[in-house]
Amino acid sequence: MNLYNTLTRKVDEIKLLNPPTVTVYTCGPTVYDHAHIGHWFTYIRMDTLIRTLKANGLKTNWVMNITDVGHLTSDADEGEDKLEKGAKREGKTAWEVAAYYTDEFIESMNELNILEPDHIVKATDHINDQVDLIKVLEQKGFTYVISDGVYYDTSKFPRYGDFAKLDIDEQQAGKRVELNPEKKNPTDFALWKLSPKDSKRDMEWDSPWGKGFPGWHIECSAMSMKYLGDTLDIHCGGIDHIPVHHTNEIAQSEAASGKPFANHWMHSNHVMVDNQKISKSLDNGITLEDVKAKGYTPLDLRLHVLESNYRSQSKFSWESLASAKQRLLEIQAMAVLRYQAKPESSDYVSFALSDVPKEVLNMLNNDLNTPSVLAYLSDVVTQLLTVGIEGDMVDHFEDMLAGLDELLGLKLLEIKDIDSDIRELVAKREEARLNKDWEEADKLRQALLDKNVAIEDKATGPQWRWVAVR
RNA sequence: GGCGCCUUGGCGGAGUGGUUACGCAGAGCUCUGCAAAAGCUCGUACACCAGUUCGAUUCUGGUAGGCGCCUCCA
Repeated sequence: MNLYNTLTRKVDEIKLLNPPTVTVYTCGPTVYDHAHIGHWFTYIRMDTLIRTLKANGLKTNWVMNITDVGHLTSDADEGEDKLEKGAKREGKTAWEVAAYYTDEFIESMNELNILEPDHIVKATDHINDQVDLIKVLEQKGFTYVISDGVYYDTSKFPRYGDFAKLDIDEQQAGKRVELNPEKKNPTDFALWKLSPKDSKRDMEWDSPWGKGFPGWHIECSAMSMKYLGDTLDIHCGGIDHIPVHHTNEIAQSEAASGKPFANHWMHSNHVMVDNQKISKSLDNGITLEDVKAKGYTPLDLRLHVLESNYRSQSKFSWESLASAKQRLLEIQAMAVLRYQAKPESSDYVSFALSDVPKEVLNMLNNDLNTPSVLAYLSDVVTQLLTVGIEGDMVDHFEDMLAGLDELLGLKLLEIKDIDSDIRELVAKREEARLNKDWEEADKLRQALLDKNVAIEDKATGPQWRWVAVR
């Protein structure tokens, strides 16, 4: 498959180190607050990547980290630890905060039908791995110690900043944030932060350098290399990670191993709300709970994400979410045709059912072109809703739905049939209609609508669909 | 100040050197007992100014506007 590679700045064919296995690492959440739709855009896109890789016959080994320690409120390694800050805010320990938001995150992943990563790894479970990696860097001369911790000396890594095309000398580091005067270079970052002498942290560990906690960047390098080896196939993350987090990961990992850290880098662009980025400081984060409270399902949001390309700066609005919901309802109306097979169809569709998932896969293989997938699907849906499904087509039709579900995660095959009561109402209405008892027929149609079922009278008989699918 | 990206019809959003993507919303029509979240049709979109070209929304240069990163952040 072809995928844009931040490393080369062009669409590359993905080359694997050990086919048919593909190793993927995704920078996961920092679990100190609710995830917002920006996170979900990113993780749904990662999920689409994984689904596409699997559909290509590859065996995925997917690692996602949970940052539950060490992520400071400033990437310049100043400020508070987010977990400790969250703990103060909520009157809990940092451990409790982390556990709460980790559980919530995983529950939301399930609701959004994001596949479960092969390994979900917590930073706090891998302190030793991180300490070991820092030791290696220390032995190789990439570190120095100052009063508040162990730092990586970026001047020792000549390629530092190449990945993000950073012109270090031109950066105005420190313009907006006070720099630690002990740091040798503005871009140097903490590998191990020492606990303050006058206070005890909820989370702290012993280390050769003293009691403290790991820097934010070291966890991804340590866990990635532990589970996936020195070099991995695809590293994913939000686009904001390019200049700092991923730049630092590369510096640490490649300095330690002497090998390329990742062959392919995929970055999800941001989603804008009211033409602005979602951020803590603007307090404009819409959560999955907010989405559900407005009457939308997690799958509505999922479809909305598929409507845009992961590389473009996308926009979120309630209006476009409503649009996505309508679009999904049409697709879902097609899916329940499998319960409504007819003796014969009035016409033919212009495609083979078995080709539909293949066609979708082709589009996904082209740099995850999900908008084109939906355009194509729209044609498929329209034709099938017009023509209907014949009895001997049901197996092929269900295979098609299964193929689409694997790729798009829309749970089309999980949509329930109407129960016997509703089926009876449908039959009664049709009977009344045939008897030209229009009043009764319309009454029954309304009764069905109250049960979220809409009826369309086709030449071949009534066809139902759900008007709200949970 | 430095670096990078973007600008498509009311909204979202693909794509292409010459031929209507697609969806939502809107308008008209059709089927229908009436309907339909059904079907069909429509709006004659590609920021602006130059250049290259037989021909540019698509390439090049510039202008304007927006956004992102260099704080937090997916």
